[in-house]
Amino acid sequence: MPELPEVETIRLGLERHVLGKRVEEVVIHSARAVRKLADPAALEDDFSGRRIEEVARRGKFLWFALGGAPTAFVVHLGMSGQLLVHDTAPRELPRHTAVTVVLDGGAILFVDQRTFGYVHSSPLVETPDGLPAGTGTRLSALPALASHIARDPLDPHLDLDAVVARMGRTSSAIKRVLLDQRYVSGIGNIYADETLWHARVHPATSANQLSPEDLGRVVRTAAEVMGAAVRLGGTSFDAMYVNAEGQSGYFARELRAYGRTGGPCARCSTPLIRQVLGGRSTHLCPRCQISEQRAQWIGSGP
DNA sequence: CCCGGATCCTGCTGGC
DNA sequence: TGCCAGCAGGATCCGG
Repeated sequence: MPELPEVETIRLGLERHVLGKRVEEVVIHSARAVRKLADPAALEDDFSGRRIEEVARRGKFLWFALGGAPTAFVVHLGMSGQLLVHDTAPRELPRHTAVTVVLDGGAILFVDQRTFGYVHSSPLVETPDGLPAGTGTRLSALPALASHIARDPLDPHLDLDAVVARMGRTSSAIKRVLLDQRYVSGIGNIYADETLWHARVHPATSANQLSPEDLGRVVRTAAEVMGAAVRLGGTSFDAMYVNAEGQSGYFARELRAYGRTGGPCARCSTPLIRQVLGGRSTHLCPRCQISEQRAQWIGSGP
């Protein structure tokens, strides 16, 4: 479920509530949630007794840096993960609660219905560029678990030219490239469709058919769309996505493509269509978002 | 290299 | 009312 704007909204909420608090205990309710750990007891060993100094994020990865800890406490929310903050110890756990982090005053609950999410204790590795690793951290240290993903469009240290150059070397469909966290991270199915609608690019266009200018525009559009979504608290369709305080976001009403099959394009009123691309539902305007080849063909017509 | 498909899960919706 | 297929915001692996 959660893409960059939702994870960032959650991160902001956590920052407000848990910075400086001390971890007293990590309770694992679901073995599956710690499947990445060879030894689940590491969570307790690595973090209990330590204070939360940073709540950081890159793309859809979120992590806590704790004073003196050898590793970072990493959370990936998968399709349905939630992080809920309680300022007092919860007396009853929500269904699908997988992990509880008990704090000195309150708790953080990791709740995950579809169980694709996980928590981990991951060593911090230096970023290749020596710059801060993501949003919410001053450290140039990234959890090893997240070191394979690129910076995200809202990261001030994103090297746009380098990203564009890499994208221009693949013939994969631009939507697939946007979803590939190794080029640029944080974009999921909703924001990929929204970005391409705003940028007027057909999702199936090969990335190497787009000019560097177009690719740059696509990435900047992704940043604009996701920035606007963060300001509205993310996209909530139902209770599956809520922020750390249990509240919904309001970006769903701003969606122009995602989930609007058959509805009128906000630019040209043409009914939007749905296609499957890269195994994912893809929503687009068949008139505004023409493929590059077709654009050239039309442009060269009589 | 590139693509499509399957896979890991649970739960909801819509059609019959 | 019940059942079942299909679908869901992620990520990864495999075969062709």
